[in-house]
This record gives sequence, structure tokens and C-alpha cells, in this order.
Amino acid sequence: MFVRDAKARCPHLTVVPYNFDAYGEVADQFYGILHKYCTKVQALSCDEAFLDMTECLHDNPEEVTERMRNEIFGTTKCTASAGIAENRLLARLATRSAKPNGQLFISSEKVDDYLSTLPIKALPGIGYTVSDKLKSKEVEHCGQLRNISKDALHKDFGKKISNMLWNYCRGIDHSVVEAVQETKSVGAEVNWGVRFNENKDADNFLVNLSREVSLRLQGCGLQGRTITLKVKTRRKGAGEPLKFMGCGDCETMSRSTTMTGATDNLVTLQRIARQLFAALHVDVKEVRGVGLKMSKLEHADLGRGAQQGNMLKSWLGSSSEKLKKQCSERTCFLGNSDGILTCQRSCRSHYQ
DNA sequence: ATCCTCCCCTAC
DNA sequence: TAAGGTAGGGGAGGAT
Ligand SMILES: [Mg+2]
Repeated sequence: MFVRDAKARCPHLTVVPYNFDAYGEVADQFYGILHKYCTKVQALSCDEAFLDMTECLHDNPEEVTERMRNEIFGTTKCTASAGIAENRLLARLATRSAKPNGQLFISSEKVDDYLSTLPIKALPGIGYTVSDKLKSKEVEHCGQLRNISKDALHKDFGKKISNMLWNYCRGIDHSVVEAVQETKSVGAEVNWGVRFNENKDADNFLVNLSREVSLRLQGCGLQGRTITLKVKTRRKGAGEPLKFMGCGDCETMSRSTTMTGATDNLVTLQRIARQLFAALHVDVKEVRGVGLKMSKLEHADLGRGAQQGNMLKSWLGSSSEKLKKQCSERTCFLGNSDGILTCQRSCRSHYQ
């Protein structure tokens, strides 16, 4: 429900504003505590992480988890939930079941029972499209999914997704906790408040978006070879969206260019962004969203040929918090010529 | 046989 | 699918 509608129904509604600084502070405390208990921590977001506790099995995992949750609450005043199991898939599912403010250990013996009635949609990586497709075949729970052959799944979902479905519905997950994650792409997009009257408005927007992406790349010390422009346009027949300045029902198109050398250069980005936009042949009056993304990344200071991949620690570190704030302030200048500003960098505030 | 581009799906 | 932004990954089909 939109705030506007909620206020219509509840005129005295108190709307609490975002407080990104506080979320960042809690995230720092959260990760600080996790690292006190475990060296293998993989950050999924500002409020969710995997911990590989294999090396800590000399202690009782459930007791360790109790202590961590207590410390998180004591320090942050935010409750936290946790799942404990033999692999990442089951631990993640256990966490969902444990909410709010609880913890759950799924032992090996309980896995089959737990999964048999679990909706397929609850599996990570399975969303509306895949689960609806299975539902249309009367397959709704993991127990039912186990009766579908690998071959049949492969025909309907392709290699990777069929394997994932086959393994996950049996509680199988061989993936490992990776503390260090490689950034694959850096980009920025705006899909709200975008309305252009003239070509030069769109052009101006592309220039600013290019600047934003260039600055973000430089902020990360990264350069890239592939630039992708994504444009949302009003779908034929779709009227103005009910939500003010929203993008409404749109079609999405994209074009990309791969260069021989990696760059973070503003002028290069602007030139290519313009070329890509022109190649899409859209009526600027119909544009509802624009995004620009750089991929095939390399470390800026290592130059070409250094295929090491970039090792970026979680963006939750305090230095990257500062960068994040700068980005969000810059983003305010991405508003179009009507002065409509954009709101980026949403951040979940619940910790359970 | 593998890579690339574009599109779609998913999670937070 | 009545949030929007960032990012990762996979599928289809064409290109190499
Ligand atoms: Mg799911």
C-alpha cells in the first residue's frame, strides 16, 4: 500500500523517515559481532550473512548461536534470527522458519520431513515464474517435486535451473561459504520520475548517468570493458501509472558495447551511452526508465592482463559506507529537467 | 563447442 | 503483478 493511501485510511498515521546512517551503523555492529564468532562470514546484504561454523564444532552450535543473537540484540537493540543446518540451503530455509527473533536447527534426520511440505516458491532462486509453471502441473511442494525426473525438469527449465530444482527439493546444496566476493558489474539506473519532452532532455540525463557510473567505478577502483544501456518505455496501450511519476507498464530494451580495453572514463561512457541510446530508436517521450551498467571489470591500478578478478570485501565496511553516502547524494542530481528527484539506496531495516 | 548479446528471473 | 535500485545468474539463439 502506498503511503498516500494509508494516510487516506489513517489520517493520524505516523510515517517514520528513513535513517540510512543508523542502518549502516547497525550493519557494522552486526558484522563486527559475527566476525568475533566466526572467520568465514559471507555477507548477503546489510542484515543477512552465511557463517561456516564447521571449524567451531567443538562448541555446541545452538549455544553459540544463542550467544551471538543475544550479543546482537544487546548491542543493536535489533533482534536477529538464525538457521543452523548441514548446508547453506537448509540453513537459509531454517532462518526463514525461525523468524521472528528465533533460531532453528534442522538436523539431517529432519530434512526430508521439513522439505516434503515446503512450497517450492520458498526455495531460494525460485520465484513466481518457476513456481507458477510448476503449479500449473499440480506441483506445489518439494515432496511432489521429487517425483519429477531430472529429464523432465531439464526440458522445462534448462540445465542449471533443473539441476537446482532437483537438488534443492532433496535438501542437496554443495555450494560453499565464500567470504570474499568478486564484483561483476557496477551501474546505476532510474525508473522513477523519468519523463523527457525533448531529445536534449534524454541526452542530458544520459550525460549525468554516465557521470554517476564513472564516479562509482572510480570509487571502487574498477574499470570495465562492456557497457550496457537499459531503457524502459511505456508499453503500447498503457496509460499513465497510478503512482505519481512511476514507470507503469513498460517494455525493457537493452544494448551493449564491448571495448578492447577497460575504462572508467567519463567522456568515453557518455559517448557510448549516447550511441547505445540512439541504437535503440526509442521515442524519448515514451521513456520511463534508464540504466547504465559496466561489466567485464578489472582493477584500475593493475591495468589490463591482470585477470586476478577484483576482491571486494562486503560493501558494509565503514569506508564503503562513506562512499555509499556520496553516491546517494550524487544521485539526487539525476533528476530530470522538471526537477523530479530520485530516491535510491533503499535498505532493509529489520534484522530478523 | 563455446562465446556473446539480449532478455528474463530472482533476492535483498 | 500497487516500490525502486543494485546486482547476480541463466536461457535462447545467433555469432565465432
Ligand atoms: Mg523463492
